[in-house]
Amino acid sequence: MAQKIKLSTIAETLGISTATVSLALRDSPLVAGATRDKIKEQARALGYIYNRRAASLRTSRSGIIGVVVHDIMNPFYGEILKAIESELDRSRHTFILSNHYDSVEKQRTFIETLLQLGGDGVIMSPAIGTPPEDMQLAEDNGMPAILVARSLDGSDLPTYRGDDSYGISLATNHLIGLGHRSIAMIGGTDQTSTGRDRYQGYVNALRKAEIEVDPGLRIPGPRSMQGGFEAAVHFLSLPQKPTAAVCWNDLVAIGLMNGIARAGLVPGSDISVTGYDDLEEASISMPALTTVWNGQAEVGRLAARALLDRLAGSHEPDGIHLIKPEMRIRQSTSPIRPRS
Amino acid sequence: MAQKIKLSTIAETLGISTATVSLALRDSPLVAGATRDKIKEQARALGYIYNRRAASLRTSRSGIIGVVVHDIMNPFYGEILKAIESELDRSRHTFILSNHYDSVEKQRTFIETLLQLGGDGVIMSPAIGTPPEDMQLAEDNGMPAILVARSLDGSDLPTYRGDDSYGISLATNHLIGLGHRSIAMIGGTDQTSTGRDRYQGYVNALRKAEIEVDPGLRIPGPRSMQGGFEAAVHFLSLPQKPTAAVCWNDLVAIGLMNGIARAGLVPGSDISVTGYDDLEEASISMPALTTVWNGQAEVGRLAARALLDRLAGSHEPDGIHLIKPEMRIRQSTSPIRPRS
DNA sequence: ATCTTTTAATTAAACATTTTAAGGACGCTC
DNA sequence: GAGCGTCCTTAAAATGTTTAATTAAAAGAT
Repeated sequence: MAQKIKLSTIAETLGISTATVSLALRDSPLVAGATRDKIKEQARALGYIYNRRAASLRTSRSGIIGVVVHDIMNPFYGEILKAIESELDRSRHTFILSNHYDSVEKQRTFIETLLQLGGDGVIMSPAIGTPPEDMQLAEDNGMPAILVARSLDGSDLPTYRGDDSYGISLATNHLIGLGHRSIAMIGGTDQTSTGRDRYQGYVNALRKAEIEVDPGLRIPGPRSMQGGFEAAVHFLSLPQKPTAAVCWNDLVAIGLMNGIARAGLVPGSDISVTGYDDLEEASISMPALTTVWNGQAEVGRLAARALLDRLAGSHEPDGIHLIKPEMRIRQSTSPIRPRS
Repeated sequence: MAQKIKLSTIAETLGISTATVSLALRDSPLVAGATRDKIKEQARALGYIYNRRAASLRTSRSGIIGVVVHDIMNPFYGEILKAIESELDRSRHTFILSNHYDSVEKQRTFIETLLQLGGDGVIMSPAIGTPPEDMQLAEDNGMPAILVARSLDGSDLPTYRGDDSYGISLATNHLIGLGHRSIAMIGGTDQTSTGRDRYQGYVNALRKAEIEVDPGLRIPGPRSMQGGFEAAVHFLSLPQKPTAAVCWNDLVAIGLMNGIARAGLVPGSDISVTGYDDLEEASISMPALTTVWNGQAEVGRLAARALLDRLAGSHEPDGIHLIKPEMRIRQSTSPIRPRS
């Protein structure tokens, strides 16, 4: 490895002070155009590499933004991340990504690491059971935090997410409109704000249509394709013989449809199924999935913008910002057809 | 925000030197047990946050490892990343993740950023068309690089990936064994080493069975579910009326099966389809997908270990390390049944 | 010519840690 | 009580930037 090139190397070889070099490289108006060009040229020639940690030691700005979500492999978060990435890229910030898999411990470790690295800010979808103090840790040390996808009780940090209650009621109403009366709700948990909101949306829609809410029709479970697939058996053996299912998300819905098909029934005609999120997969599943667009990209984009604005000094309003979901009707739902 | 707590704050409040504090916090044998405990206690009480950038400025070790792949939303890379993450977690390294979306430009920017942050090393699946000099940039600046999933012509960096040629020939042979003679190959590109290897494996298997290789049966395309779905139309209208398809990966295979089903045929009996990678999705697709296990988790784990070993001083052998794929037979393939 | 203003470049301190060489205190031995 | 080793602690230098304050030089105004 060649000798380390630093500001002073450039300065010396040019017979000039390091201050000038520093200013020139950052296009400061304090240094003459000709000098600047000469310096930049020399930097390139020497293969100079800017040392951000030295700089950030001085400026206490690292250009690093942390992002933690439940699981980056989940396409739902994937779409949010993609939006955040493209927004941050534009402003020359580097982002550090982590899963917390709903472990409060892992999440705290991440926040600490980020603080140690001098992170400028953090965007997170808090783990189930996150104590508000953990978020305060970030704020207390001058690292602003923004929440996405999930809100956190007891915290008034700026939060961007879809209007889950409204979204699920859209799906439920759609099924009710098709004549379904026995509608199950598959997947998810009641331990997150999202979970409670979604269940509430389902309950509200049923009540409004004067359909009795049967707790036996709620099948909680993993929010994955696998989870939906495994729920199929339970679903098909329910004594209430539901004719439709509102699923937690598209993955669960696709898994459920596959499970239903595996059992010899035809999803979309024998059983109506709705998803949630409108992932790319939804439009090409078999049958194409009726689902609810939940604005992931929008959520990610807004959250990133909010953080950047905050870093730039303007103080965004705290509190929860809801994105309005929209219905996407495809072939996985159809008018009721009683199960024997 | 409270006053910043640093080593010297702890030292002062305890009437002691910063050097002792520094040593104590890192469990140096140079400081007495009692003093050490007292110092650690005080650090906790004050809410001290270790400043890694100051430390790394001195030590030139940041604890940061970069990882770049084509697309983290692709479950294939997702599984590799998961393995890398769990391996790095164990050794208290932070990892910075990025997609390059096969843009050499974006990839180079990432490497530069990583160098600026003082990254200790980088694991990458190089973008199509990566000039070997770009990798050299990392090595030249003392940042070791390891390749995963794809190899790079003209570079002898340590590389970990599956044996693609062998893997695809497994799948092709399986179909040939079921009596298929007209077998298409769907998805992918010839621009990566992986692409060329996979096509070669397919060609080799056909040749060995004395089946003529028909270039018309090769349908390249995006390596996504969408890509497979869209290829279905083209596939079904081929004049050669293929009875089976070897797909680039599971996503393409699932997309293709959905496309076939959409056209009214039954994947798995009318048309046999094989995938590649053995993603979680494969076992619960409809029908369950016959595929090739490609050892993603193993690849990720080995690559991470190799990097850590290298950082610890031991020099791993350069060159390509291949993981042997294995066949996973499920319901998407069956004995030939001629298409009308 | 001289004074003022503008422009350009420099000096030196600051950022928070690690580490090496050196110092001090203490107890032990002869 | 001098000498010596051990154990603990310290002072100071080093890491590579940024930036406020300053100086030097050039240009403009009178």
